[in-house]
Amino acid sequence: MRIKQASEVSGLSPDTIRYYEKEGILPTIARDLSGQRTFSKDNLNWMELLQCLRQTGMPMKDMSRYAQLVHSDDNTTSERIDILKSHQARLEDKRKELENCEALLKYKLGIYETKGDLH
Amino acid sequence: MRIKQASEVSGLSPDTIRYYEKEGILPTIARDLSGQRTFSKDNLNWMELLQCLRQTGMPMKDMSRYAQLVHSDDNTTSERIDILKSHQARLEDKRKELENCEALLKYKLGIYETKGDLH
DNA sequence: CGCTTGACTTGGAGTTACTCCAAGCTGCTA
DNA sequence: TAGCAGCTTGGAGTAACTCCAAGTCAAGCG
Repeated sequence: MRIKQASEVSGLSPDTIRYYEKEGILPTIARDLSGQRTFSKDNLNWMELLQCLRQTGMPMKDMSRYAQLVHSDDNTTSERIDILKSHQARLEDKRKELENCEALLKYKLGIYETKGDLH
Repeated sequence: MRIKQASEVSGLSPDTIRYYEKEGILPTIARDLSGQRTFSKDNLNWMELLQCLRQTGMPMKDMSRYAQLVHSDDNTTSERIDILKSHQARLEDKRKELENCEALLKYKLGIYETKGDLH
């Protein structure tokens, strides 16, 4: 599978994929005879995970570190768990912000629809 | 109220406050005799709304446009409603992404805790 | 009174995480 | 055999901050 299709499947843009490879968040992707990237099923699974994490705001540094741990041979389970759990906590915060904002929007829209003004 | 306290109340950093004023997302803030910004209750309300919108990913352009509408004298209610509603839709999408990611994290953590490996 | 401290001012450089672009190569189709 | 889509690279551009240097100002202390 080449970059365009991999991009469609994973949700990462071709530019982002190349960028992640350069930064070491993706492993070095195999190339065909003409030098074009060919993505394996394994690559795609990893990319889908990355897409999920970045869309919900995990910083590059953490993704980078997590990738490093996964690709190392040592037993790094506990640090990996730490990273994932800290992201879980971040999601919890985000959910709260989201709910606050939803409530505020609902309130403001209510006002606009009945009365007319109030920024 | 000066910038530091306004920052604590609103959740926007002093730098962000200055940046938003420069960009016109905040109105020109009043100054005291020595040139320091003094924030009114009205300023603070507006800043809290901005903080809420930006934390949930409304782009500057939309915040800018909304600010412009609020500070204009014309009746701009319908465009304001459009902006807020499109943000509501964005929040809906974000909620879904968040839930996907939460499920994935839960699954991965489950695996780490029982078996040990699988990125 | 002078001195220090802390909070502020400005303009501008630096950062993160992309995103876009130009110039050139490859492989299929008409 | 030319044309076109899709890829390659290095590098420039962007959004939205974030940090920094150099300087101002007001309050408090001895």
